[in-house]
Amino acid sequence: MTANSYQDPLDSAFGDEQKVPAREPAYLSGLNKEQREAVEATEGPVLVLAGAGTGKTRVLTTRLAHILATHKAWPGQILAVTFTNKAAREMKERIGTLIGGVVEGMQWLGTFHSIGARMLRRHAELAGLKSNFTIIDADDQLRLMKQIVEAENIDEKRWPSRTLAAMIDGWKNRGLRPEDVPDGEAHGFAFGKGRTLYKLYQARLKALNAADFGDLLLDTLSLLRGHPDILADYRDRFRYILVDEYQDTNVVQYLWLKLLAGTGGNVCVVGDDDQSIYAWRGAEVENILRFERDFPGAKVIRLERNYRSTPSILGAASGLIAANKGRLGKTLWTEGEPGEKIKVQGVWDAEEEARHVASDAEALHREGHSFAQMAILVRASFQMREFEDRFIALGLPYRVIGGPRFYERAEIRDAMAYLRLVAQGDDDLAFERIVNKPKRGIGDASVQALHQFARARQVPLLAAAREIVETDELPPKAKKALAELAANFARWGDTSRVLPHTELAEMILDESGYTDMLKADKSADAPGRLDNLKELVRSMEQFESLAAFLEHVALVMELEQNETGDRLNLMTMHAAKGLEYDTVFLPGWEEGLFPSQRTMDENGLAGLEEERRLAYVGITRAKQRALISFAANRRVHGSWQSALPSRFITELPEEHVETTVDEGFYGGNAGFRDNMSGFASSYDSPGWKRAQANKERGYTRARPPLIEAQAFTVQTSDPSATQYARGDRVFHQKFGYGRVKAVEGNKLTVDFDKAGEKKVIDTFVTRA
DNA sequence: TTCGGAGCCCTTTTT
DNA sequence: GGGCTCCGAA
Repeated sequence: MTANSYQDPLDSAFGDEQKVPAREPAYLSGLNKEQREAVEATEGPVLVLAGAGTGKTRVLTTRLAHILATHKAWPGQILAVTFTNKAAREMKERIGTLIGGVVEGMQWLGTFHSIGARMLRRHAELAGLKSNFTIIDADDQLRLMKQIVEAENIDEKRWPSRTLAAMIDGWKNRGLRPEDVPDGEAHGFAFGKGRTLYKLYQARLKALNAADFGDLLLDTLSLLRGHPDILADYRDRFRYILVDEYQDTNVVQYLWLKLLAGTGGNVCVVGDDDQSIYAWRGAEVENILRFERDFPGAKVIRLERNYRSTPSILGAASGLIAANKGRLGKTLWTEGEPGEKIKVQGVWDAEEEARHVASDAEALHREGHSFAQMAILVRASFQMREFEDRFIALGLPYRVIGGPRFYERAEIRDAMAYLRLVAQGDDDLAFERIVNKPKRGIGDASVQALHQFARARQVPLLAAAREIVETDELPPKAKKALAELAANFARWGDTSRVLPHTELAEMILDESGYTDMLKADKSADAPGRLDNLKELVRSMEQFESLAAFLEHVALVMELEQNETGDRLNLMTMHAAKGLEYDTVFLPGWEEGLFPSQRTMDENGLAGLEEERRLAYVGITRAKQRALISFAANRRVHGSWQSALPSRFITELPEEHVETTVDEGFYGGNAGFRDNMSGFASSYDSPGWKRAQANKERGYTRARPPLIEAQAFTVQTSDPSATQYARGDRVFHQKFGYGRVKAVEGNKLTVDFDKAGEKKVIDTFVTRA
């Protein structure tokens, strides 16, 4: 099919070969020895261990181009899997650039999930679904789970559906169907009901003609396992298999891949064990560690030459990651001048931190650096808020990458639910979502009655609505509203066959009363919501049909952003993987936040090591400079907490780090900081600090931190002894008076009279 | 049925 | 600080 219509763009793209005496295609030039080896080793299993910044993406795309250029396979015969849509998109674009023009027919290039969805749709009936099944997201998944938990009379308080959802996800990630779950685990939820609930959930999904993200992989795996003919067909089709970010594959993905590759397949996986940061999502670093055993005779190629970062940055990152055990071990190297040291800075609180990042960014910008080449990488998305506030206040252009997803906004999900229901009358989850939105007087009681009615007749809710309004089961008001809604959907369904989907969407939003509801809404964000809906309609334009649009949204969840222009980038470290910037800001390096307390509590040492890998990923995004900061105070769950600098800071090799103290600290004079590490002690005396505190007295701001006049330094190694001793009375600006309970370097454990026991840095207290 | 207020629990990271 | 649920009143 594809092969027939495929017009070989490569002949023209690589046609220049004749002019060059050496018969070497242009795309190979500029590759180093190892990279080239990875490109040319097309046959048999290959493992490419690609350290950060070693040209991994280039190797991957060149390899694909090479396979195409040498006519080893048609585009449709290559399976190329990535983790993110972003990576898939980028790969497509880069291959296009390499071979000139757009790549047509690479229909098996995509994320695990999108490829899984494609396979599943082809053979849906074998998995108990119809080919037009709905892909539900985490939100729908949770609501479904809640219904089941409720129906089973389980105490939601004690056994939250979130937990159940997480467990089921985990099982699916490990390739376990309900019957495969080990008894011990299956009984672990709600007094042994784990397996039953999992079964019930799957049954509900099938009844709804729906699949969740996990099913896209697990159902596909079961499909291939249960139907050797189908498997043989795919094996035959995929002449070459390529997997990016192999260290992030989970068990299902691994099994799926092994099945498709067979033992002697041409499978090439690329990854870096040091960048494995998705164990929490079921990823198994083990997969990459045992590749050679899984595919005997595999060729292993290491890419160790870093082309991205300065020696200082690379040195700092390497020093940090060396603290992890159980690595395959690589020695990255780079050439050139050492470059700027990594700057580490302590600030008072998150607001202060944002102020600094913004002013540093502006200063760099004045020196001629573009904002687009700067990124702020945070551990958790809630940290973004302070930065956004600051950037907005300053009018600094920025963009959030990966942030709160467009399609996850309530108004968008509502609109999508209407559209889903038009496309698929049996989408009960969508129906429930919008049945009373906008308010139509169809309350819980009516919906419950409708549910029973539907269940008794074994029909979807929308169909049941049409029938129930012919009876007297509902109060008149609800009956009338429901009748109107059902009539609307019938009409929209008819219209959808003749009207372009964008116009249909506008019509639905109008006639359902949804836009009117928002127009009548006086709250501050209502206008924004209306804009979002307009944006939604606009985004539909690029799709051929409503179905194509719905599929895209379900799998991609992101709105194609074309916010061009010179903007600062703001994202989580997870979202930053694979990206690079001249300047990288790494705020929030505090114990508890990064490394995350929760990860450490839940996964102990393994969790800590994953956090450390994340730190490694963060630092190695930087090409020229990295600025790490930590705040002494941060608001957690609404209350203020003091924090200690992250242990990762002390793990950075001293020779690559420059610790700075902020002048702005002492009097609000923003600007560049002096390197204080040599003479910080002159600012250390309690008397000096008290003097500063007095100077600041009377200065207030909207919320705590009480004062700004605090100075402290951070020891990047071996904190020197503090001037405080056990038993000393001390005063802390936020916690008040207390007595020192323990001393560890410059960190004090203080039993505060009012605030209780806290750990603080000595420079944050004064003698009382 | 809807709305408002009080209390509760939390929140990492993503396809 | 906020989002959610539960509860009582209109």
